[in-house]
Amino acid sequence: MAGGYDPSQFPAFAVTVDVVILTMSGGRLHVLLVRRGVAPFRGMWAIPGGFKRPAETLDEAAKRELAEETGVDSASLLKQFGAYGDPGRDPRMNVVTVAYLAVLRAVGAIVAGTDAAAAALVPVSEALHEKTELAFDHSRIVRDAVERVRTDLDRTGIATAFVGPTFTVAELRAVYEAVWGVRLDGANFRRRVVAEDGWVIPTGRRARPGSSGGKPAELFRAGRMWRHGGPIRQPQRPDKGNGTR
Amino acid sequence: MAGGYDPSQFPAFAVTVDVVILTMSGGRLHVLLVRRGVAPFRGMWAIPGGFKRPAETLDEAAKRELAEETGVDSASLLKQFGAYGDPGRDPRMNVVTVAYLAVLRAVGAIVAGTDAAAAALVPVSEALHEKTELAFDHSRIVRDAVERVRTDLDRTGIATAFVGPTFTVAELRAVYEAVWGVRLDGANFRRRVVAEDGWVIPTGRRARPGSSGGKPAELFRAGRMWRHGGPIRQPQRPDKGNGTR
DNA sequence: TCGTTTTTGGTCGACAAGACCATAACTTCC
DNA sequence: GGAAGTTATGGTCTTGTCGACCAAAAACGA
Repeated sequence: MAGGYDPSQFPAFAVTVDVVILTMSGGRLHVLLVRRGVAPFRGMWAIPGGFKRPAETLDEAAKRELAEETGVDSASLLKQFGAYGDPGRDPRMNVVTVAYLAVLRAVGAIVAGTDAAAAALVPVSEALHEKTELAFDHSRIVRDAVERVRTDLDRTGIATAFVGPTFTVAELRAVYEAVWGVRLDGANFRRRVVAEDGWVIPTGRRARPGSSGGKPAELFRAGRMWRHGGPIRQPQRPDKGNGTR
Repeated sequence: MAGGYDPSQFPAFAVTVDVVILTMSGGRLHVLLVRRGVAPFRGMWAIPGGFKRPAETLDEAAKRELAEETGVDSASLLKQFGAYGDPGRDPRMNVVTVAYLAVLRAVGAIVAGTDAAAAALVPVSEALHEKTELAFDHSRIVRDAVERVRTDLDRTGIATAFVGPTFTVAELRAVYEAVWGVRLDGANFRRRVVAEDGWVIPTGRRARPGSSGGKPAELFRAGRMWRHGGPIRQPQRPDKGNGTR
């Protein structure tokens, strides 16, 4: 950017914004995919996105795309996590895309957007499976998004974005267990979250037990502490070389 | 990206790559700035960067710019950390820039690049000071880069990029102290790093003491453990929002 | 009523982290 | 050449965290 330049002298790019929408369903992490209705990659699954407009910021473009595709209007849970510009990633022209991550509580009714032929929530394990091929380099983008959520879980309050405005401790624990792929002790988890004030605030109400019975769980709402990080740390950092005790 | 499109139908952007080059000097964190030789923002300090070419990836563009500006050819320590595309960030045209972070051991001879009038290592505390104004939105970009280094320090092995191929424990500790703005106990730090095998490997040699004397420190080289994270965890921040003083 | 399931609370031991002290090895200064 | 100063390095102790495991409580279905 230090050199003098003339707009017509430098290569033109199209800039798009793609959004990876993650949500929890049935104790598993899901990603929202749309089936492309037009070429290129027509008929293939892809993540929603669209072109950035000159008059809007990247964040605004992501927010607009999220609203257009899902009807959700919550900018707070949108986070930029990467830019992708490999040559040939779009067969028609030079396209650089900026990828955003959105974590939603519950995508009730998935409606296919104007451009998409269909939309569906797919478990990330399937979306990232070998045999599932996504349009463009979207497999890589989704993979990066999931990795980002994993690390953000203990650095930010992103966990509360997966659950509703009120939730049980077990619901919150399920988020950690699904994203990290671990099993956490229910008693220790509850102690950590409830012990210190500010993480969860009791509402006084209780949730209805599931079909299998059990004691109704207490309902909480998120406290202000989540702004400064999460209460749970990711267990067991990779201990290779575990030679001596 | 789901809609059909025609290249001529969508707004064209210029895509640039900017590199925040950080290094340690005199126990303080420094950033490499260049003085712009052309409009816009002529005469102001900025971070080095340039236009992405259609035939190269973003990473390759960053690597090329780094080499052009500093003569350093080490792609491993380049990391993308954000994209910036606010309207009007470049007064002449629509420009989206992808920002990279480079951590160098010691920028020996800073040579002004072809496009830059001058280049200098500036302490980040000065570069981010109120009265220092950088070109474009580079103040924000540098701020984000420093924040990224802070969090990466305990998550990746980026600390070893600040020091040379061989280093003393005190040098390594100085990196953590400068970036986090804290003081760490020398004995505890050493124990943590040396105790478990894989972090540092003794070379058998010893460093020359500084001008103020003292026992010569043992020289180490980085072990393989750094690939999986850092040995030191960021201490609980007692006061939040502490700038880069 | 009992049995099951889930939540919720308690205890205990292992271990990490930091404060602090002590000693060793080398410098410069007088 | 010795004294004083500076830095590296090792030791110990205390504190708090974290997880494993146990146990009780509260609902529901039969």
